[in-house]
Amino acid sequence: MSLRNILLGLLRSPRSGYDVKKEFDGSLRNFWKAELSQIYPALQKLEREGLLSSEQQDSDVGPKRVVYELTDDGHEELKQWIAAGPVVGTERITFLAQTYFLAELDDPAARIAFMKKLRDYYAGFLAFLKEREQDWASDYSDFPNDLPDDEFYPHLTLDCGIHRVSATLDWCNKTIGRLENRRDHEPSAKSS
Amino acid sequence: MSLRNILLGLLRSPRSGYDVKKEFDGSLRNFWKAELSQIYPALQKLEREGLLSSEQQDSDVGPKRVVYELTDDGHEELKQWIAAGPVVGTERITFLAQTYFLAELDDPAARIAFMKKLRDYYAGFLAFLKEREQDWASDYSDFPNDLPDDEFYPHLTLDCGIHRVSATLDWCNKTIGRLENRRDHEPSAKSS
DNA sequence: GATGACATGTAAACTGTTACATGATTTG
DNA sequence: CAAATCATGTAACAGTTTACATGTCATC
Repeated sequence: MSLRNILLGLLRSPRSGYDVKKEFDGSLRNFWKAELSQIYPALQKLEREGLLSSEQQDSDVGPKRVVYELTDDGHEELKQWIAAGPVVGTERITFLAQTYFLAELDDPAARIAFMKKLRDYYAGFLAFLKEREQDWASDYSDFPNDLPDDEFYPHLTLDCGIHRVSATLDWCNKTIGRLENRRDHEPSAKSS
Repeated sequence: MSLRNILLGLLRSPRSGYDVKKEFDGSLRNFWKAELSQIYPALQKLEREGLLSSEQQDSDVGPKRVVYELTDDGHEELKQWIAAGPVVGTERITFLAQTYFLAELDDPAARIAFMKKLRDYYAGFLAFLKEREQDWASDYSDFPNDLPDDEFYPHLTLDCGIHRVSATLDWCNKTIGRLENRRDHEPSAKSS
């Protein structure tokens, strides 16, 4: 139900499916991903339902584009989705499911290696998010307070990403320490 | 692909579908959810594939139960899933998608109310996680280091939840402050 | 003329949600 | 005997992934 609403939000200004995909890979990457093969049919369906309208356009740099834009009905549905309040409790964190069963790796070194891979991933992701924020900030004197609405709210999501990813990274480092400690001081604490 | 592996992990010791559901609502609630209508067919499929075996058992407190348990093949698949390294980059955070488009609520008070609802949810969730941790800790003298493997790794996931939820809550509070500031000092910073 | 970015799609398989259907056993 | 909990499932629909298919245009 949410991809649908995200598409409506992005199409407040006219965009093609291909453009939308670039936004998923850029600013939305922090909290949602979608493939072109999911985006194109979803756009068609929203148009059939009257929430989007489309128009063929020539491109300067490539083949013809199908450009969609939000209708009034679409705008109404978008507003209602947000007005209904925050949707929470639907998160799936696969690496935590793996961590839950980490005892399955019976070599302590393998468990530590698992957690270090995770740390490296999140360290890279945090660097990516912080760099985006610095580039953004450089255009303003009282960032983020002087951002216009159409950048202020997207920036909030980047800021949340930085908070959450930092916290996850802290946990990875703390956990690596605990795993090393466990390897060194309690060589066989199995119970199953 | 992950529900499948989580079921294998839980079924290292024998459980019914109903038991499994209770674990999703308890210890796994922090990172995964699943409905009975998804669990039962998934268990049947895993049995057909030879990764689980099942047995009918009488219950002390209700009707007959179908109790599943991991086979050697199932155990192998579980191990490989974890050995392949952490699965990351698949998270979907719906409330951030809504936040991205929060300007759609055109009353500043409604935007603040949205964020306060989110804060209240996360405050409650954090309390729930911390309470679970305290109950857990009370059984040990050097918690969490003296936990046996079958509790140590699950505890790591609870700890990660606490880190991430705390960070999210901090962001909510910071954001509420920013929204109030924006309401008071920049009454019409619209750009679209 | 090969490569890569631009651009749009379909098909099949898989995963997940909501609603429905059934019935046993325990507790008040 | 009513309600709650235990217990297992199916059906219809919605959402997602992976693989396949097609073709344009610009740059090297």
